[in-house]
Amino acid sequence: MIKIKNNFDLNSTITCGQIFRYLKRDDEFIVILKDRVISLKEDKDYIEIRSNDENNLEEIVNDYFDLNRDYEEIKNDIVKRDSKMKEAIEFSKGLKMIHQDPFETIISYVISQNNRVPSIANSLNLIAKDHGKKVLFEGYEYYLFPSYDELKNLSVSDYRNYKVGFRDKYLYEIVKSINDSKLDINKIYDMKSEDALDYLMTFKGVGPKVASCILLFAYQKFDVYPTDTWVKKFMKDDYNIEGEASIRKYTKSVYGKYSGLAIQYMFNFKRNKKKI
DNA sequence: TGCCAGGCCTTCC
DNA sequence: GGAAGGCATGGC
Repeated sequence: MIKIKNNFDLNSTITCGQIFRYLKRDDEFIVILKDRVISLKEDKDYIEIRSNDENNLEEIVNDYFDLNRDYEEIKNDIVKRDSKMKEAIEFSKGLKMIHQDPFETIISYVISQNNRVPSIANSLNLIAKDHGKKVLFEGYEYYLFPSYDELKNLSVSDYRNYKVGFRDKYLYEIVKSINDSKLDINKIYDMKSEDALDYLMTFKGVGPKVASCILLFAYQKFDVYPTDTWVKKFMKDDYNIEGEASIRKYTKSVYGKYSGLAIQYMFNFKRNKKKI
């Protein structure tokens, strides 16, 4: 067990729609990372973290929850560029950008298109249960998300059985492309965002929104613009800006290198404000 | 029942 | 290069 300082908002970071494979059990969150399962529990001043594998746990947690980054600088920068963002950023105080595994992120966000969060999570869990490694942790069974190698023998109809609907052929092709080295997911780390977007979008089932989410959540490229239905609503209601092109132009010129984060704050604010 | 979901593809013009 | 329609599935 390790303790880290309670300097981020555990609940909103985990539940704001960045990740799909987590669960809440009593007062603890269970999150399934690439190679282990971790439990996080909030205390007064600390977050207690346990795992089935505690090797390098602190380092892994710092990386996953992006705890070494200076978010104050980012938030100040965004507010300086657009004072209207103040309320959204205040609301999202303590929100971190989770640093996810690229392969799982690609699969997750291809499934996410025109879909709902519970359904996305269901499909990912079905895939993991059949093909991922089983982990026993404190009396419960969990399944890690499989690697692309572990999915290489799946057919299109196998994916259909995991309730992904019309996205079955996209997943099949993408997994095949990675296994055939046509899609090099490691190369993307070193690419500029614009080039990485073009590269990802050459694969069917990956459009601007999905590609942006992949770059934002797996590759920590924060200068992307995942304009979805919520952001469109936000821009229309508060800025009177409509249309994908106009929104992109606005976010690019105003928010600059942190536009992806600005959008994430907008999204969190717009989507969750009504729940309070 | 009918509508829609953190879109994207295809088929038109 | 842009608009319109279709798309599996499940929840309300």
